[in-house]
Amino acid sequence: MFQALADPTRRRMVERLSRGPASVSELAEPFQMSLPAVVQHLQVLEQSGLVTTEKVGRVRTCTIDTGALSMAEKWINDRRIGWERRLDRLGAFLDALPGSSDKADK
Amino acid sequence: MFQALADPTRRRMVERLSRGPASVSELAEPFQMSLPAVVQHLQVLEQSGLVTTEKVGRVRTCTIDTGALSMAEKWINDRRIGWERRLDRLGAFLDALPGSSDKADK
DNA sequence: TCAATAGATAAGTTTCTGCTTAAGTGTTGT
DNA sequence: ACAACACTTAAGCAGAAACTTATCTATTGA
Repeated sequence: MFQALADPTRRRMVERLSRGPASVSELAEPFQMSLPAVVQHLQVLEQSGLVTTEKVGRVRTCTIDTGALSMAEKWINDRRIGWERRLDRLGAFLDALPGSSDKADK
Repeated sequence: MFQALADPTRRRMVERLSRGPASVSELAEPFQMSLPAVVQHLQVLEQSGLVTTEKVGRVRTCTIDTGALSMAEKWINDRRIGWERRLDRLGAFLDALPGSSDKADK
């Protein structure tokens, strides 16, 4: 999933899709690369769960799956919060120390 | 930055560091790979801004930089919110349609 | 001073990525 | 029916990534 977001091209695709669904060729249009290349990126996004696609007739329509986005967001948030809680505990611990006796911080 | 988080080994390192700073060998300990490999991962994390290191004496201590984490979190959040706002607008639009005349939904 | 420690640097290997071109397959408008 | 369209599939290739081993350089404690 982070793997899928690692590539700049795929990130631009996600940005595009966050503004609304698109067909494969619409997705490909802003890029200079060949269509198969775009489709390969699309497959990565699909396997990662970030994007859902549905083919009707001869056109495949791509849609963002925000659930997958939320997961990545949560992972990052958990690490960040974990760290910040640690800092808080550390601060509290230092405050409780009798060492350098200032009653509060300045 | 997403590039840096793309690798599972590096993600585990970030998890470890979210629970507190560590030296290079402490970081390397849970892994089976060679130390140079770990150092290489560490360099990637450092260049991405996710991790800060400082060497004192002969031991290098590694710390998470939550600022970088926040940036990634924001990027994801922006896409997700963008998409959800779109859905809201769409819903409002459909509600305003005179087409199938039910006054509210249900 | 000297040996163990903690890590840095270099070079080489293998595997994975991101792309390309070339040649299909199923749809659709005329 | 048939040509244009919207992708698919397959094969191949160059460069990047993720390791490895081997060698080197500073600290540090005895």
